[in-house]
Amino acid sequence: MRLTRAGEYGIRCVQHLARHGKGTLVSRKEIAVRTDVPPHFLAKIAQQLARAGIIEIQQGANGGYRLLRDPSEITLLAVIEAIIGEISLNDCVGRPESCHNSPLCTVHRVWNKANQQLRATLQEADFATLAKEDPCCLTPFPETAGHNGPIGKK
Amino acid sequence: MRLTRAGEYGIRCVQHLARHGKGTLVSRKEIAVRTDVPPHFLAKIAQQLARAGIIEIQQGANGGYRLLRDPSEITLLAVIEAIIGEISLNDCVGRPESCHNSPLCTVHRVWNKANQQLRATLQEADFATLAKEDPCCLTPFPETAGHNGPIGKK
DNA sequence: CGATATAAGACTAAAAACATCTTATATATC
DNA sequence: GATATATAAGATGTTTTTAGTCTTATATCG
Repeated sequence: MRLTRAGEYGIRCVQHLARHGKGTLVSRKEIAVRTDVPPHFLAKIAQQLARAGIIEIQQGANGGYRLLRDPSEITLLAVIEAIIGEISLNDCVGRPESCHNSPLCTVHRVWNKANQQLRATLQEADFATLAKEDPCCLTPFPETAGHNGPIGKK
Repeated sequence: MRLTRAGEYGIRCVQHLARHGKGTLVSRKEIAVRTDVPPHFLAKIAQQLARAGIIEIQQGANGGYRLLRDPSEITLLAVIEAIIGEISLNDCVGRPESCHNSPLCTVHRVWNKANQQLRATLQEADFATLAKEDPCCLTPFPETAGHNGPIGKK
């Protein structure tokens, strides 16, 4: 009952892009290095984010990823569900024979409530707010302070 | 991000015992058959429930399990966490270097909120209430209607 | 065109979940 | 007390999911 690594990586990726703002192209390599995600794994995650309409992928030399929406319009829920699918805490709790197709089952109802709450909480959190309030992730970037990071590299 | 089978089985087990009431001895076999749980798997789950003080195990011939507490005092949360450990939706979301030990991270805070909500919701649900409200799991038992079920068997 | 970057999905490895099996121990009944 | 029966406890095996890598293809810049 935990978020998968892929889900966490997706959040890191969008978080990083959000700091650059909507529309800014950031190389996969930079994101991978800065967020500590295996590059090839990031590629797969990025494809899912792209399919969900959250980012756009630019191929070719000097390619990379860019946010399609403003960080304020991207929620934690959207990012997570783009990657792991719709959150579902329980398949069906209760005896299959009696409850499998019955949303009337009380245990089932508790899970549904919990599930809705969880999704609501994650939907309330957008990346603009997350970045604004966050005291621990606001390290400045190389390009604002000169150019010596892994971006140019050569 | 789903409840494990073991967790679900634990709920079924307690649910079944709850219908018999606190203190009533029910054989593992009956529970396994009636809740559609593999007997050996149930044994393992029962041991965890016993360690958590929810049920008591009686060994030997005509042994079985019995509830130690009144169903009204047993919550979904207690049963689930007895089996899968304390619910933790995220280990730590955010970059490990910057946020791993920082509960200040906003993303982290969202997860903590979601986690608390989830646990609270599951804690509100006790098995007496669950059974009372439940229209789909209230089939009568053999021993109230005579004796022909798998209990005696011979 | 060639260098470089990502696309897409096949493939592998590791971990977790799920389930069973074996040996030991406890208890009721005879 | 011996025997049959039921669970204890954990070793073992299987399957599924997660995590990560690799390869071939494609797109873009210079």
